[in-house]
Amino acid sequence: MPKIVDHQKYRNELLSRSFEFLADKGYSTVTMRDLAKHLGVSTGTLYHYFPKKEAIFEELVDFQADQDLLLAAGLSQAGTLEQRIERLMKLMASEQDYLLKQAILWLEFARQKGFENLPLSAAATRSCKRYQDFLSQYLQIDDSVLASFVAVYLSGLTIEMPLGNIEIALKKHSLLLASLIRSSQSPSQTRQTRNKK
Amino acid sequence: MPKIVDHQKYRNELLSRSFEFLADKGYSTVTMRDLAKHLGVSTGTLYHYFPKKEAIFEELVDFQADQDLLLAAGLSQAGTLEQRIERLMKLMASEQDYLLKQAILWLEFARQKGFENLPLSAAATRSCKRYQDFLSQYLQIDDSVLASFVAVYLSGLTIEMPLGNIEIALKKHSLLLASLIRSSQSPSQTRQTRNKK
Amino acid sequence: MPKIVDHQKYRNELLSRSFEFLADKGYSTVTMRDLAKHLGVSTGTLYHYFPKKEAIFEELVDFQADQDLLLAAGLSQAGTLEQRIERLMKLMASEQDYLLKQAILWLEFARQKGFENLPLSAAATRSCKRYQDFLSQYLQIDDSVLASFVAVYLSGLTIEMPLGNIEIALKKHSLLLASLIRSSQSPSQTRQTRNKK
Amino acid sequence: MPKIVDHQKYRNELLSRSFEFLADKGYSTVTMRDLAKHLGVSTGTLYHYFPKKEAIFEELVDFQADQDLLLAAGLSQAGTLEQRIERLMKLMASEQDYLLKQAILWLEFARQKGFENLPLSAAATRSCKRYQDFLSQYLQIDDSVLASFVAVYLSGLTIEMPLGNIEIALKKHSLLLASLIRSSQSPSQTRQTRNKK
DNA sequence: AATGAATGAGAATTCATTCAT
DNA sequence: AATGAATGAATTCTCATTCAT
Repeated sequence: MPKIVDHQKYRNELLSRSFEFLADKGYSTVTMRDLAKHLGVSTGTLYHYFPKKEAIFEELVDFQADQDLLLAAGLSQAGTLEQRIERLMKLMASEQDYLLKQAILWLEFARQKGFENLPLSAAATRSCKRYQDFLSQYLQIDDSVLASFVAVYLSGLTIEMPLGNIEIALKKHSLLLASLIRSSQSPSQTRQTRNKK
Repeated sequence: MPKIVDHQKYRNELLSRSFEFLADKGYSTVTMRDLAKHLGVSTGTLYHYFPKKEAIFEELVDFQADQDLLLAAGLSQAGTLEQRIERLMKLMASEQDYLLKQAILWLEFARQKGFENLPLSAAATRSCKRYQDFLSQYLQIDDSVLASFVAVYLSGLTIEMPLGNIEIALKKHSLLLASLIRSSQSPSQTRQTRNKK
Repeated sequence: MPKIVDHQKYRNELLSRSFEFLADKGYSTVTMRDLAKHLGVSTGTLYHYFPKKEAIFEELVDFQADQDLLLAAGLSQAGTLEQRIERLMKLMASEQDYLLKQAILWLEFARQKGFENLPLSAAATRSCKRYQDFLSQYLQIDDSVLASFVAVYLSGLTIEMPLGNIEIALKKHSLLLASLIRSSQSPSQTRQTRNKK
Repeated sequence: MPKIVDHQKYRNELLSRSFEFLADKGYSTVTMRDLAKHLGVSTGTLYHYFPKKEAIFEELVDFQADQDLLLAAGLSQAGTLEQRIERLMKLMASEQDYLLKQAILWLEFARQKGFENLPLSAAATRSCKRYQDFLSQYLQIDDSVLASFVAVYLSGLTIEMPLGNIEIALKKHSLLLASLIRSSQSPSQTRQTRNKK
């Protein structure tokens, strides 16, 4: 293995490759030996880059928020509100396993940290903010209450889709959500939006 | 009467007392020694009733569904839709820590079983059904799509309330949800429903 | 291995058998695995009785003080002061390896605890007191300064004898020490002591 | 001039700067990484100059003897025997932490080498000799038994002062020691010695 | 000569589970 | 049925040492 290494770069690479593995198997299930083997390095090397198992975990939480937004950023802005909502939901559906694992990783982290110390990290809070900002902008919601409602619904979707205990008709749900947003926007603004189209 | 009855009885008692403890601390965090101490028995005795740690876990998942519905059953049916929704949300808010822990226990279980084998158990599926039935009846929703939408939203609420990353105005959310339900019930049907009472 | 065990008794037995081993090899050199193997138990069992390696160490320090006094208690009170001193020194000479190891164990402990937190334990302080009391009584010294002087000298002897860098003529040293004690006792008292014989 | 000179020079500088650090923290406590960081070099460089951790240790033991004598050499020869003894003890008291750490370093070394192979090194033996010579000269003791007695006492002082388990009245101890020396020098010899000067 | 990334054996400690009593 | 002592593999983390650059 080469000695000329950009420490940060390699660190990020390890992180990125850890993410998939940890999200897949679960933080507490994966041992540092497992992870090292998966990454193709020795445990010593792993610890050279991350002083504690927890350190990987913490950085992962930040890392995954970026991943999410990258995914979301790929969504086309075109079409009606209904179409954009459906597009978003379909993306979530196609990534449902990934998203659930991510959510669980998040919850495992929260548990480990102790729920008393919420919020977990500045980065986590920031990520959530960014996520909500994306939503508001993508769905053109300026009412914060409405935005938070949608966020809560999507959060539920992340959990319930893969577990499969609730039968979810994505298209119909997206129509419901759209109608809620439409009717809740202040009339004047709604009119403007409509006029634009 | 044979001793088997006592055996089952004691087993159930241990189970019931394990539930709170495990939900509180987390399945993987609690050691069998911890649990035994909490129950006031020896590890040997614990193993006498439950051959494996996993066995306790599995039975617990079924057990907790019952607990949930017991909680919900205590809600008064009186008042407007808005009031009933708010009442439900307030109950969830007051139990938010408990509910999150329960959700995590559930997810820990799902992870351990492997997400491929979903649904986890007949009992779990049945519980979810019962939960949705309760919702439909309590909120007088006859449209299954609407019911599932509400269920997804409440699922999200369970997660997001205690984590605190989204600022949730319970009252306003309940109004939003109520208006959605109101406007989605087909006018004729809504009228009929109202007239019937 | 039997299950009817007096926990404290067995604990003490393990402790006593650990002492020799640890004093011999050195606290930091001996691993818990080594120690467990030496004691003929599993590491799990060792930890069943002692929650941390440090716990063994701490109790050992107390344990060894008792051992010392047991040794000293065997000394005959007969004879002149010179004879008693020589007898004491000879005992120390015959046990010199043991005493050095013990001293090192002590110092290792002090180092580990950090020298800032001296004295290390109530038990340690008590042991030193008992040791000095024994000296005062055995050599009939009532002056505390004189007693502490003798104690310091003997402490040096413990270190220097086995290291062998200083050539020590035990008999001559004991005469020196005796003459010092004799001439330092207050005249009246000295006379009494002499008259008694 | 060949590079070998620079190599040796740098090596000695590293050694001298290691001394304080190791004596302070303890040989076994300090890792090579710690030491390298303290010295401001990489571990690779450290290993370039010292093939093994033990190598540093061995050379250090010799190094510290020189340090000690340097300290002692600074003492004024003026005054009575009592004054000189007290001066020496006060110096030891002011350096007690340093001296204890040094002693422990020594003992750690002895332990590691195995007590069977005593004396540890020619250099160590030589240092002790020099130390005793200094004592004899400084306190004007020509009797070797008396000198070794004083050496043993001071050795004990090194240990017991910082541990603080024995209450040591330095001034009174120095008077005791002086009176012992005075009375042990044969009268005629003592007179002669005085006259000579 | 100098660097610091890489190694992997080994340390302390934990814990589900077994089993003699 | 009940106990809790005993087990040992597995876990996280450390550290002297090597080696490619």
